[in-house]
Amino acid sequence: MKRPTISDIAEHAGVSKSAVSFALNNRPGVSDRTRARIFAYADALGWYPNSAARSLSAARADLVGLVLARKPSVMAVEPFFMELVSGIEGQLGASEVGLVLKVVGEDLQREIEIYRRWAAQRRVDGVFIADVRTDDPRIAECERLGLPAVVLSRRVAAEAQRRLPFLSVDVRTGVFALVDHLVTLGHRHIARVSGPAAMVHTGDRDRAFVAAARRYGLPEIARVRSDYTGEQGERATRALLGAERPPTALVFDNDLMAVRAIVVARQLGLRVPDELSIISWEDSLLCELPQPAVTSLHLDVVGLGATAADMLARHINGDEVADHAFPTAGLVVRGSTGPLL
Amino acid sequence: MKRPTISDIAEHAGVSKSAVSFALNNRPGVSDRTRARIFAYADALGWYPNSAARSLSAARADLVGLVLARKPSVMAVEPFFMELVSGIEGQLGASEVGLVLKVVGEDLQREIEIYRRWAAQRRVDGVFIADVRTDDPRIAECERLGLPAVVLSRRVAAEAQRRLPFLSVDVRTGVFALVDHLVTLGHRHIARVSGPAAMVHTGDRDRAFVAAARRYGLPEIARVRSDYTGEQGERATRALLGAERPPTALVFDNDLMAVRAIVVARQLGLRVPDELSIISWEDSLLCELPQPAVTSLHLDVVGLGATAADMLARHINGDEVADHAFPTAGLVVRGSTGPLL
DNA sequence: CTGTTAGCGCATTCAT
DNA sequence: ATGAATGCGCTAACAG
Repeated sequence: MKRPTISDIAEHAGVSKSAVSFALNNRPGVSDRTRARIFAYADALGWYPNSAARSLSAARADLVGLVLARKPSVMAVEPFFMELVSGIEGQLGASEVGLVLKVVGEDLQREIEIYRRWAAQRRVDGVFIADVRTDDPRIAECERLGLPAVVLSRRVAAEAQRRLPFLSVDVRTGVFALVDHLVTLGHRHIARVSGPAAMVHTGDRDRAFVAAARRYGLPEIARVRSDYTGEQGERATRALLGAERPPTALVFDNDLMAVRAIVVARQLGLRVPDELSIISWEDSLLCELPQPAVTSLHLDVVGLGATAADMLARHINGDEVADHAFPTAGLVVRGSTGPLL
Repeated sequence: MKRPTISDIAEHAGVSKSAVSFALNNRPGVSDRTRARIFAYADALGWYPNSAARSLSAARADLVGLVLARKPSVMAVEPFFMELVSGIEGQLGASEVGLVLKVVGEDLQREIEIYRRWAAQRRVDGVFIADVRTDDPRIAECERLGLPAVVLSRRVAAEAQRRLPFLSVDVRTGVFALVDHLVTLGHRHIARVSGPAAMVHTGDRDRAFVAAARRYGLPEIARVRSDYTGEQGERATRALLGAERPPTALVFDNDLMAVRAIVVARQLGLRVPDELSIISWEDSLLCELPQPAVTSLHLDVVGLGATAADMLARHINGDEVADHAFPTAGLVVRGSTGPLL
């Protein structure tokens, strides 16, 4: 019951090892009859290439890495990561490439240590860089290490010369659709609970909202920073709703905070959506949880992950990979937004 | 800037490759002075063992695998998996072992295919088997393949002879604490929305509730099966609350369904907890989301994952690993349970 | 078209 | 205490 090797197949088929290797790798130099016989024996013996041997020889690990840098309990209720992982996995599925996951605290330095080790060990062929900050040290480090990476972010000016491909999300279209929806419903005082200022995409969203407000002739959109957690989301919501002239619509940068806000509004005696409209960003199943369900900009995170995996595969393969902007798929209107009464 | 190998270190230090290997692996046969010099050079060059080469030589992949068999969108909002992954990762962290993740639909056969391939390729040293069914084919298959595995379930009689270690969760203590809490509050008509009947732990919980009901002299605990999703949880909740003589307390097998039930109760005009108490099982951060927050049996899933990883590591190492029962950590009382008014 | 041979980087046995 | 030689299983250059 031991694992068969190429030598075993060669012996059974009465040919050389290299003939077997060539046949199995579908390259010329083997007659069709021999090739068929070899495949038959490989099948019969249940042969698969030993991944370590193949990796050593080919100088490929057939593994890509993803480091998740958030607190476990927080990550567990943040749908983004699992959807991303699913998307990556789905795209990888066809190929023989696997996904290695690493969970660390929110410490970029520790994350960089992992990249160094992975690169030195040749443990992975490439990585995904998520939660990108402005001036993020991980990008330069991966390039320095020669570790292929896809950066899940817009390419900012400072990174213009990097050879790594960037995968961004087009926020502008989504934000305009969102603001249009609210304006159509009669809202003019919109406020927003955003993610951390350090994130590149937070800045992108900031700018998009400023542009949209100007375009629709709205007053400035008040904004409180948060860290995507339910607690901070609640704190921020209370701060905004406790203002002198509270907004009539609240926009959240992720579902978790928006769902929590539904509860906070009720605690404050505000009827949603009659007195307060709430809009979220990702549109995971979390949005369907509360009553009313949360209107949300739909972001196809699974698709985003798939795209990222495809880009990384091509980048690893040595292809020239262009930056890509992933679209926001539009607004899913549910019960949390409505006309002002 | 190429990756240094043992040969490079040997050259720099002016010794043989095997001397370097011996020194780096902390085994006798090298003088302390030479050893120190070798370490210095290895450090200076930023050397790490090439993982493919090491794997090939040692016949270890230094990788363990976890197959997640649920729909991506559902998995994304189910905190259990991320917590489990975090726990496994945390335990692995110290060692050089990585975690490979695979996402497939809810198809055990496809999952088994993956185990076959992993085993044949020697891609992983072992796997975790989660969501265990009664008479689960994956267990026998892993044993047949000689693929070390930890089974995240109680060892049922039919599996008595398996050599794989089982890691179960002690449900009895938790269920008794839960029922005690409800009885103390004056509840006598309890109902439960459970997970799928096919899962081993669902049956375990069933029996524990029957025992607890008997112990406390309660009428039979009505029960509706579900699949852990919000929709099915809602359906089940409505079915139970629409009964002739509806229960005054509802128990859910996971947080997602319990959180959804808070909403459903409100839609039905039932005040929680004055008219209906709600209790959940896992106690992830989801429980803090609704208002009132959900009382829940706390299950330390991160700790469960860590224990599983430790057991798997020892099992892979060839140690005799005893089955282990992980405790339920007790009841976290929040606003969703209270005395009947 | 087929077979021989030499690495890939490390661990390890055996000789020195 | 140290060095030379071999094997892990596969790929690929090379020769036949």
